[in-house]
Amino acid sequence: MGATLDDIAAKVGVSKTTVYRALNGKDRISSDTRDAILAVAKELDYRPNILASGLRSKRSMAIGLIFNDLMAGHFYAEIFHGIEDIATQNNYGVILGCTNGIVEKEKKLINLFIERRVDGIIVSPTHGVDIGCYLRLKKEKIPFVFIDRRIDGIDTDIITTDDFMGAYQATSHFISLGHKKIVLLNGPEYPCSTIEKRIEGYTTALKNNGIKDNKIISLSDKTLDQKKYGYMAIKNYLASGPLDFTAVFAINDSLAIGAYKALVESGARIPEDVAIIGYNDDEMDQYLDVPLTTISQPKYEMGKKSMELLLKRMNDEVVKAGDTYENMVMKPNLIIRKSC
Amino acid sequence: MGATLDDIAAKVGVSKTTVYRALNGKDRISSDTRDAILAVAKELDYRPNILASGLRSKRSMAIGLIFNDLMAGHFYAEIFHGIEDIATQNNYGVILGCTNGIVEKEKKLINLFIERRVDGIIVSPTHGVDIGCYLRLKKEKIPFVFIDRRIDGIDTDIITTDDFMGAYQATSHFISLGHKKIVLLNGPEYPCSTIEKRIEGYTTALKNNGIKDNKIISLSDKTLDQKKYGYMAIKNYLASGPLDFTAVFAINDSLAIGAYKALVESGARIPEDVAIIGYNDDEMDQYLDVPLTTISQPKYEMGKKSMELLLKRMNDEVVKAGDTYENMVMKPNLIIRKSC
DNA sequence: CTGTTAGCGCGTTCAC
DNA sequence: GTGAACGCGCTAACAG
Repeated sequence: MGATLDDIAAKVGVSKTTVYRALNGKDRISSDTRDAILAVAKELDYRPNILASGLRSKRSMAIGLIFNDLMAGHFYAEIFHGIEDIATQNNYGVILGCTNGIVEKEKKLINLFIERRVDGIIVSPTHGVDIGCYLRLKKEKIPFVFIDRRIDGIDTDIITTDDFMGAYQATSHFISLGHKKIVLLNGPEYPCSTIEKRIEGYTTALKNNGIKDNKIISLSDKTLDQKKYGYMAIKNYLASGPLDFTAVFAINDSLAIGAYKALVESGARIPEDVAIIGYNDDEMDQYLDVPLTTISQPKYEMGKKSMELLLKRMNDEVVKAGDTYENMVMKPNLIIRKSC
Repeated sequence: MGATLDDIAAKVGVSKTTVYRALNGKDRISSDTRDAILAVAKELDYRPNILASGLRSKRSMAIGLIFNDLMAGHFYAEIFHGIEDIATQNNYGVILGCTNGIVEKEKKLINLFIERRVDGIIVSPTHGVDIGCYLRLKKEKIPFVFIDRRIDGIDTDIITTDDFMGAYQATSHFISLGHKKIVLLNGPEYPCSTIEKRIEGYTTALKNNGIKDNKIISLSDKTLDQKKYGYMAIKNYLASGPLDFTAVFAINDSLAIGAYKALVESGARIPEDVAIIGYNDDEMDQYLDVPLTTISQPKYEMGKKSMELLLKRMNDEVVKAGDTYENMVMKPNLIIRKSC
């Protein structure tokens, strides 16, 4: 175990408090004793024990982070980097857990975080989770921010992107190119607040342009990964009927990539026979043979902002009665490439 | 703040010790008082304070995890899931930090982990890092395991895959198909133990088959992401001379994907004019127009094993003098697809 | 400028 | 069966 304040105090021949003051840059201390203390601290490789300090000061200097998973494109990975950079700069540790969409796991993680007395939590919540978890956090006065996704019935800071607008842009772009048979390809994670908004954006854009045909393609098997899900969904669809659409709006790039493969295998040319737009602007998109048109969001920025916001809350800028939570909605961006 | 043992004790009218015993399943307690205590604990939503318990018991129930980054394919993401699943099952928290190959960041993270009194560390170390960090961990008796990468001069548990063999297999496969002009495409992260072994496997396979031509393509600009690096490296190479190779062995899939794009743009057909093999078996590989032949490793398993090993070490199966550390080398696997 | 004292919440020892 | 008392290492209030 590392050296303690007491060890240093004994060696220098002063009290623990004096050592504490020297090490934490407090004033009311002579530079002589301070220098002596710092020298000994260095000699002993002293590192403060954050557990002990946290116990006393009620700040664990750690936050909890909950994602669905890290495997569908690099969406969460990039958000993570935004969060971690800011956290590390501020000497916070980031405890990361992934739910894979399993609500019990989300609950377990929240409970672990409470036991760990994290100072705050950033979470992309799962639909259907017991909102008791989040009420509990409120009771404990542990601030938390929802990122990318949200759930109903919980009032807190939220950072999302405008999914309605993104989907609206994508669909409108199809329409402006003359498409009339546009299907939406949904993924295994539905229901989910983000996806709902995208579906809304899609249907609204169609309606506003007087297009009545709308269709959502999906699959009942929720166990597949996104790419395989997209692939199988299209495969199944084409197996049970003719190709009766000219455009696919996939609610994420992984699905789009799976769909692309299925379509190509069926003999369709992209974008001549079927145009495709995805969502998320994965790094990968530009390296496909037919680079993927997609909707991008400021992922790193979202992570950064969420951590900065959480830092504010943890530093006692608590939301008082009557005050209001932040609800940041970042703007998405249509990136036109070759698939559409 | 949550309820404490004292709160429960006061409410039930017993001592703190009794509450402790009831809650931790100790015997020497009547079932009546236990039931009463459990009821009140539930009523107060009691959660043990891990910080306090850790201070006392010297176990923080947290581990530190250090990766390079999460953005090059899903290699580390998948390892992470293996680690996190086991950690969460055992009520350990995983504090994740990424270095982006910056040695100072690695040092900073290690120091944060020490201050946090993590019970153990899993790390994919960066070449050139101050090995003082790791000697320090040894002094503090904090067990750590190297995963995927290793550095010289530090004796500890190590889990890697046989990179020599993987590269040897890939290169031999090229040779068995009649290739004689095989180049190796290196990435921005060199030097690095993993890559060195792959280079060795490559050169050895050539040598053993009597092929003298060997060439490593790389770029001085280390700031590019892997895909762009692979793309630019090939682009540059072709700009300054003719296409004088028939096969590219890329030391990871992201590089291979970048190289593929550059080659296609130059008019080469894959695999007729140039064959490609990558490394890592990213999920993405099978969705490329020319599905990528690659070397796979048991990524999730590596993460799982590393956490299980660390758990053993943390549970006092410490390596005594004369005893020896684990050095697990997992087997890679050649996955043949269309690019070769 | 420096020291004393008293916790934070839990875990352990020892006494009853 | 139960409880009193002390200590983990750090922080803070209060003295001097």
